[in-house]
Amino acid sequence: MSRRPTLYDVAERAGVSKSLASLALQGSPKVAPSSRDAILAAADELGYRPNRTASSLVRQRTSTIGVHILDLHNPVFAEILDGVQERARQRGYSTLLVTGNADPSTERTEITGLLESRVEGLVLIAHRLSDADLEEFAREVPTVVVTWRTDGVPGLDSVSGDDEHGARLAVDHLAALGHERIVHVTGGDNRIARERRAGYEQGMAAHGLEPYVVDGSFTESGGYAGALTALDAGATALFVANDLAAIGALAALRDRGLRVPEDVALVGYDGMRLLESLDVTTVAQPLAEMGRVAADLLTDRIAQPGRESTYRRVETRVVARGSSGPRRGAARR
Amino acid sequence: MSRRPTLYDVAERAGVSKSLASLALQGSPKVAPSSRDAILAAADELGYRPNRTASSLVRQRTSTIGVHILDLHNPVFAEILDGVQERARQRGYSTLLVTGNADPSTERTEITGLLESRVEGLVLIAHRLSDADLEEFAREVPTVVVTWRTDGVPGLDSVSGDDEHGARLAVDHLAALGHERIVHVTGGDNRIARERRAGYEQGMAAHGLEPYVVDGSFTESGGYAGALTALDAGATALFVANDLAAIGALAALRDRGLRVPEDVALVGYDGMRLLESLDVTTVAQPLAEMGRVAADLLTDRIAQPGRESTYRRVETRVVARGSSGPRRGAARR
DNA sequence: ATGAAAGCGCTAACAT
DNA sequence: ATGTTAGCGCTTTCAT
Repeated sequence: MSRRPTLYDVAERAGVSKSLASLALQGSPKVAPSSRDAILAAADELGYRPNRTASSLVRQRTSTIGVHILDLHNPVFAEILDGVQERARQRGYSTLLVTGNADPSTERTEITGLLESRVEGLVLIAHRLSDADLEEFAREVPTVVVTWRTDGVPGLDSVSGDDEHGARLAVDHLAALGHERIVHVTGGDNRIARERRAGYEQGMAAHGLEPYVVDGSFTESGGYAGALTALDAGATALFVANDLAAIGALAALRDRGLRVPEDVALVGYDGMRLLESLDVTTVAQPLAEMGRVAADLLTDRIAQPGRESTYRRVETRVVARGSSGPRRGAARR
Repeated sequence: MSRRPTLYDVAERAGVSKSLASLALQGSPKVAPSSRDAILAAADELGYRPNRTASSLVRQRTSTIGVHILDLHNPVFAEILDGVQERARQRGYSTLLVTGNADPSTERTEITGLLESRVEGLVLIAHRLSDADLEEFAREVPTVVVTWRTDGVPGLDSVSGDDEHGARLAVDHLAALGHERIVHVTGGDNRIARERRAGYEQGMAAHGLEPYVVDGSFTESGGYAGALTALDAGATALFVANDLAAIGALAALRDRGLRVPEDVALVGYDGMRLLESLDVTTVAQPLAEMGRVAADLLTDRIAQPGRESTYRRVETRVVARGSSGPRRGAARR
């Protein structure tokens, strides 16, 4: 089996020069129709496939943006990615997708690979990078962080909802239903989890309620374990730090033989589609929209690298479903 | 802002030739320690980042495999991907990940892009490509299809479970519990869905039961709608074509006020982790293992392109959980 | 409308 | 141990 045909092979077969073949394949109007046809036919017959590496090298651009996803197993990130890809494609960029599986060192390696591939920009759909690493990357290439605010770093934009506010909304919602013993299952020790926790605490204080926080994580098992602890503490309502963990909490409630919402109410956070089927209330963010905004910010910054660092906030709201209801024994209207 | 430093800049700063700098950065032992240090220091000071496009071009290889995922929203595929990436990394390949969002034409475009980027192999974690397209791709580059069998196409390997057999196991399981009115909610009109349906029909026949099939799809909404129809037909047990649809079916059961498994039993297919939390019985496939096998097959074929087309089958088994139990009114042991 | 020539950033013989 | 040289496949002036 012979090696792949190159542009030269196409040109030769069509009886023209490399340069003309290149022009023709790019659809240039200054190629005579007869040559154009000959070139296209030759390319087709040879099964010619342009070599992007060669083209990128000489063009000095790749028309590609790199996307890092924290965790492919969380459907939330897939929903954000939809928005990124849709908009990137519209703007003429293809995307290179990597994941670090929530491990900082793998993340670093993967993103470094993206940079070596000369992506023109970076979208980080959550990450665990150190500030130093993040700033280093942002210095090299336009970067936007999705899911939290990163103000003031040159070359870096961000999009997110207001997690503190969202958590307060969750508390408001449960308090309005008459719940007092609202326990928060945290998402562990990371930036977003801390903000959601802070919002929870503010919300409880605003309602004159005693906050009660138990450790969890952004995974099903974290939600499961946290929920058990919360139940032992006498919770009538659970506010779980994210939707995945809320699914774990649901399992804990089931295993304890508790009904939702009659015995215990449950609220998650993120707004992933799956929770609709499970009829679980959640603090929803416009996920695909966040992705679109991220891609817009990025392509704008690529076009205008000096632009000052911007942050875009998206709206967050409670989507009330069957899992949240009045506390047991409360008067029904 | 100046342009990115090149190897030439590094060499100049270290006072050596490009070639030596190249050797040093590749960790060659034939570089004097003193020059090595100077070169590494220069690279570091300049923030040098090797240009993969240039390197791939001259090396005539990219050490990259392309991975196509049918649908990022189905966690099943993410679990397969884990296995692919783990093994690919071990074997010295990085991965380029794309998705066509289950749209054949987007798929074609994305995979074409992969080929233009000169990936050395292709893993298709499910796809909707025509046979012609698939064979065209496989002719150009070693390819392995995950989730179904594609025998006899040169250059093409495959890994899957036995979907017919798996579906029979599901029927066996439900029949053993005493169910007779076992209704199958299909996964639509595609290869896998057809095999699972065929297995269901064989299983029902083997137990002397009347098969009853309703249309669905591989999505939550398909499962929801299909389940409603099935319930109208008097189902006491639902065998749903995949796990995502089974979650939809769960919602239908809840909306109808039916208890699981007391009123209706439910079995899904795929073995995604989430179903453990939901306590739903499923026909499980070893997903990460499938990914590992795929990566192994691919790297083997890259090393040995002439090897004949092979198919690897993985074990499929029923993971019984709370959603499947004796039919209503049946004697309890 | 077409071709010749230069060169993108890098690697790999081949010299020395 | 180090440098010189020749490309990899392509795009893009610049001539003609």
